[in-house]
Amino acid sequence: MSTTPAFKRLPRAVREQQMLDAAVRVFSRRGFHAASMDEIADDAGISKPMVYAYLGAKEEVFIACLHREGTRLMEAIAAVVDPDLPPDEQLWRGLRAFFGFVGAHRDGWAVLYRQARGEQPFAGQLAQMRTRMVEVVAGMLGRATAAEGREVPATELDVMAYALVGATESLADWLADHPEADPERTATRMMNVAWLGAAELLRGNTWHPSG
Amino acid sequence: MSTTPAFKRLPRAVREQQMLDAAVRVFSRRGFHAASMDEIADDAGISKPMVYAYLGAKEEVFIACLHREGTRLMEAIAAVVDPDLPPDEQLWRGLRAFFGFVGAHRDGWAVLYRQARGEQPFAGQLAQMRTRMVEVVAGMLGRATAAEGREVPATELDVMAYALVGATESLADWLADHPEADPERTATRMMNVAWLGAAELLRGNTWHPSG
Amino acid sequence: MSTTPAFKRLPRAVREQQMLDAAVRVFSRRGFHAASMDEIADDAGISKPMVYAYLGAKEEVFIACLHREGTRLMEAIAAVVDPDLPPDEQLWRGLRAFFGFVGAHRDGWAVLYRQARGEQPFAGQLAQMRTRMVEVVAGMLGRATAAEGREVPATELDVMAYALVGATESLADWLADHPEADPERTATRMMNVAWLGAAELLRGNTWHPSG
Amino acid sequence: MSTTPAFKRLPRAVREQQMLDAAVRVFSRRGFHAASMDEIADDAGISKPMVYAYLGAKEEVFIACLHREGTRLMEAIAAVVDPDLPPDEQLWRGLRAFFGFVGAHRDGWAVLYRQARGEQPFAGQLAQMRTRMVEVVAGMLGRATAAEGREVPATELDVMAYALVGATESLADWLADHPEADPERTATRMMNVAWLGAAELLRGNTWHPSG
DNA sequence: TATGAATGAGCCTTCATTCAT
DNA sequence: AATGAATGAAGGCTCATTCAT
Repeated sequence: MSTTPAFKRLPRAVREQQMLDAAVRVFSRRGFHAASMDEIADDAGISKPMVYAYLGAKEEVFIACLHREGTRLMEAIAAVVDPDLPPDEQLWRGLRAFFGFVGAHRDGWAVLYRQARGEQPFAGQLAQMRTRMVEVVAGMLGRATAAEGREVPATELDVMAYALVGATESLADWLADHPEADPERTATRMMNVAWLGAAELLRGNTWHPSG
Repeated sequence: MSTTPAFKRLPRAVREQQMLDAAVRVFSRRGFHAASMDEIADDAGISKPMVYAYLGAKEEVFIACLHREGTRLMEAIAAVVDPDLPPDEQLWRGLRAFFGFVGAHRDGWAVLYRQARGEQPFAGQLAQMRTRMVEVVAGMLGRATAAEGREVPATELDVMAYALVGATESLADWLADHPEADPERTATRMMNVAWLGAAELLRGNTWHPSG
Repeated sequence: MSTTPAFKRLPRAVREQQMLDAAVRVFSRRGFHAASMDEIADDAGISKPMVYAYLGAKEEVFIACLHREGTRLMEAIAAVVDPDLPPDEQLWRGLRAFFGFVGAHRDGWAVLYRQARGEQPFAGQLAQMRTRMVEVVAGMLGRATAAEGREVPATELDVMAYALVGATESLADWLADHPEADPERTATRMMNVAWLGAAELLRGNTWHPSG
Repeated sequence: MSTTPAFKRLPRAVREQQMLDAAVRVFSRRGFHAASMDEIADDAGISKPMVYAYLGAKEEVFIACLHREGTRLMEAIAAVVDPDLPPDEQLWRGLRAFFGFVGAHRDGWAVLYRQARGEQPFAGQLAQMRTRMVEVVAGMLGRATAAEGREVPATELDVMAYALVGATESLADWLADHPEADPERTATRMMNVAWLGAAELLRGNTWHPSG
């Protein structure tokens, strides 16, 4: 009556996090379809009905994973970006945070994100997350142009942001596939491509952090 | 009576193409997992065993789709890119061909490609196709720097190409999701981002085809 | 209301035996290939996934049947054979137990065994079971010769045992195919062939239980 | 018009034998169920419809194989057994011919026979073949007892013959599984078991060919 | 709260078999 | 005579999901 078998009857919030941890691991390891609810439950050390009770159906579990990891990523970025800084500094800090996060969670967000792209059930969720990122980037670009006294149509900014986000995702994939690669260097490369463009780079110019 | 000949007992080569057409449609419509061999066979107007006889198992069918569509895309690009042109002209032509193709085959390439990214069994195929593209882009960038008398490490060129390909794929996705969007304009936007970079764009400068 | 309790949600051990019972019936009725997992599940009164959950794939189910029935047979024999008895008595008791078992389980062991002989996937299992029987018989023969002060190479004993086991199996088949036949008489016949040989039998001599 | 492409338009009888050769090979290699009509046709170097035209459905093909190989075996035995010889000599010659044949056609009769035992569709065919063998053996035993002025009920002779045939089949299996074993020695062992019985053998007596 | 037991539904895959040429 | 093309039918297996305890 006092040996307290470890990890029993934990509060709901804790259990949910444990399940999500397990789900992220399994989805990353197997992919959405190959992952089974059985394996997730096993990995979490509880029974399947508990997963359903706490997180719902499989798609919902995946969305919850995506949401949690995406939020963490956004928070990591938001923590370092200051709207008052010059745009290149903002971009640089954002990219560094982004690649740092992806590099530190190689089994997390980037892999889930990659899964989600292919599956229609997640199109909505995905679009929403991407929109959040695009908005951040587009907002930054918008403020930068406004500061120069110019104005660019929102659509143009969006498309541009879209391309930047795409390039970044692509390098995140690359980073996830190259365990030996350095997140910081990857961020620098991305920054060069994004900020200077191919023309400048080919001319031999590169971008450097001002600090 | 004369234009549309008999429907049955066609030679293998013809049936194979019909099957691939159907498979591309169904995979695009449903996604790889939700697609069923039954639906593919139905859509092709033949019975399931024929699909297995000619194209093999489901994964092989998908790979065959990927291969055919990927080859068509590469050919469309190769047909317009001339290594003797200036690099920006090469890039521009390539992008225009790329987005033109994706716009014209909205149900084909973009969706297949998007599917393939998430599924581990296709990682190899995908990597191979992407490598082909990256090599093309990196090769072009390499010739351009060489023409300027400079030299850039191959790795740097690869990563840069990777980012460009990623941005392009991202916009291709965007294009596939926006039926009203114009491929040509999308190509222009991508060209601006890629060639000039954010800094120039924010300064109000844009790139224009020389012709 | 009391003898036959609820029919659903039985503990695993019980359900497993029910499934094995059904599987033995179905395999005997149809043969390994013609038997379907559906029919086994139906016959057991549960759904197919339960069969997979508890017993595994079709081959595994068959092996489990073989194992259970084979073990029961060996136990039936072991229960009546006493190594201290004279060899003919041992052989006689063993044969009687054997044919008694086969006669009482006409849908069981003999049929499974017959199935197993033809199918390559079961060669291993089969060989193992036959080895157990051959060892028992060869061991008995070995002790008998040793008791007479003689010694016979192990290989010779094995081949002899092999022939005896083969003859016995053959008569077991015959018994399984002749529902009207008497197991006890069959055992006697086998005993005569095995112990006396054709020469003695043709001379009109027969073997009789000493008791 | 004169290069006569090898092996075309052969007379039916020849083609049939080629098909049966192929069928025996494939059935032996794969077993009845795992063998496919495709593989048989391929192995015979002709198209599948020809197999159906000449030999009929799969079961019929197997039966034809069984029949041809069984007949060859019976002929090999009949060629050396002379009803006027003493019974042990007859048995010995028969066994020697039997094991010689099985040893020389390790992929032929014994394997087919083993397949056939498990499958119900062949029960009739099988019974018929076994009956032919049992009749031969029982007939021999009958003549032998008659020569001694004794009479044994037909059923008894049949069962005895059944046991002998079973033992022989069992050793044929053993021989088919032991490529290094010598058919002649196997025949001798079988002869000892069958003719002398265990009692004599354990006493150290053995049977030897009279010649 | 927590779980072992149970299932409906569906998909991939494979053949034996037959037409139409 | 000979074959490439085509299919009906069926079976193994898996999994997300839910009761009943």
